[in-house]
Amino acid sequence: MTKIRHSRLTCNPGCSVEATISLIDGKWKCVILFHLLDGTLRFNEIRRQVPDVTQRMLTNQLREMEADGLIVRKVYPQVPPKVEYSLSPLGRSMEPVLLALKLWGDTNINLFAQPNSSDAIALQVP
Amino acid sequence: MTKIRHSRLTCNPGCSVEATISLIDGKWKCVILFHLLDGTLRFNEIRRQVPDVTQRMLTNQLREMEADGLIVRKVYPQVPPKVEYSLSPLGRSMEPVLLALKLWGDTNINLFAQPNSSDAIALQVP
DNA sequence: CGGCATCCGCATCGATACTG
DNA sequence: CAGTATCGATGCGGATGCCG
Repeated sequence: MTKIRHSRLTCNPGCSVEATISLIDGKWKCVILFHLLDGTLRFNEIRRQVPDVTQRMLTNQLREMEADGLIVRKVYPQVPPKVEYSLSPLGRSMEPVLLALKLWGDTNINLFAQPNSSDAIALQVP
Repeated sequence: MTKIRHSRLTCNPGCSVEATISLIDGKWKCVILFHLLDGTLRFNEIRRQVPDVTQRMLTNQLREMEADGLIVRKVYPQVPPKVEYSLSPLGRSMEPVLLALKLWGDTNINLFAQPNSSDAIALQVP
């Protein structure tokens, strides 16, 4: 998604599907959400978990999901700064969706992976 | 996709999630897939079901999903042309994912819809 | 540490016109 | 009917630098 951002929710069936997608599209959101399923993370912790995301994009995605009510951003007024991100109840309610996505990916990813799929299937949990 | 397009499947957990998302992101794909759950559709039938999609975008999204193996494009060599789109077995296997997305949307969409949610919840099936 | 501000290239997408 | 082709504007997203 990349970019619907609550455009117009008055579309036809698939509307709610589209609305849901709009919340988790954006290249990194679902990955971030997935990591947050395991618990609260700090900014740079997320960066380490998602190596290919730039700082700017990570900030953007986090802010959007915060605005969408999916995650909670807690700032500790101290030096050096400390900011923790965690799932809101709404974000936590996305767990079935994320798991459905992961399940599908796990069972079908080998159809796309060209490497000699011996270890390509091994999905490590951090 | 918005744009991952099978970039690199060697990322961390959420990898398969990301890969799955990359197949159905792109503003219209999930909506199209959702409509195709009900059966085969012709090009302009899809256009009518998804009013806001431009011809160009519809073609692009359909071509990408065809390349991803999610849908089947059947051309009837006749005049005027007739092209039918339907779900491949792989696309059909996305049904649980799509339903999970719709279920979440149906139960949470009212949190975002600002209209006096009396009829906003009514989801019509074409 | 966890940002924000700026510059800027480049992909995306809409609009329009044309075709088999 | 179901596209392809081309143009042009929008804005995403990377790189860099600065800040509290």
